[in-house]
Amino acid sequence: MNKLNKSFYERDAIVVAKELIGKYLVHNYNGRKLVGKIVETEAYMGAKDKAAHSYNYRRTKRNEVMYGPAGHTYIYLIYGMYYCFNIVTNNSDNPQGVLIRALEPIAGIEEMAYNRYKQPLSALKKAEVYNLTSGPGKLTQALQITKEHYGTNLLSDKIYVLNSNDKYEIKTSPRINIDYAEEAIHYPWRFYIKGNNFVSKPHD
DNA sequence: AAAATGATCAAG
DNA sequence: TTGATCATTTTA
Repeated sequence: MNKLNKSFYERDAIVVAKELIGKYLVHNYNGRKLVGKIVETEAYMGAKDKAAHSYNYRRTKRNEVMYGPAGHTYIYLIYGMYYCFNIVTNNSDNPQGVLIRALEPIAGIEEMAYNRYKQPLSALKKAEVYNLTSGPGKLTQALQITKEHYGTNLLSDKIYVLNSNDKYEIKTSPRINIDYAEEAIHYPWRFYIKGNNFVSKPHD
């Protein structure tokens, strides 16, 4: 399978978020490939979206990368503890992003078990296996994605997304934990694979 | 239900 | 300079 190219990312975050479902996120880490299937995303639509960090063209050191070319990472620390991994979409005039909310572990699972639990995969309970990558803060910990990867080009060999033509039944819901976003609270811009065990919150 | 935990941001 | 916030997770 090939990497998604730049034009894939140069579209509205809603379209990219939906189409990223079922694709494969790869982190080349210490010579190993940590790979997860993207099973849950959220679109942040930029200037007109009160939930977005770039609402009203708000531009700070943190979100600066959203004002650059599409297909780069936007990573930030949340709640002082966890990193959120986003992909910049559209173009400089439309600072949008897609939050990757959950993955299904595909390769490097042994490494993920260590990164999350400091234990071998065989020592994990079933619930702990489902807990490896089933949330935005969990997946960055499992794949060892941190602030040092801020602004990484997804056309590089460090972090990228592989295409897939597999089809899934995609469900839609409001986005998670954006209570501050007023009318945008209810916009149906969260996408996930129906019935997948690694989705952060199956319901809604 | 509530703690953990600290960079970031806008106000002053 | 400071105080509130926060696209979360874990534990209880």
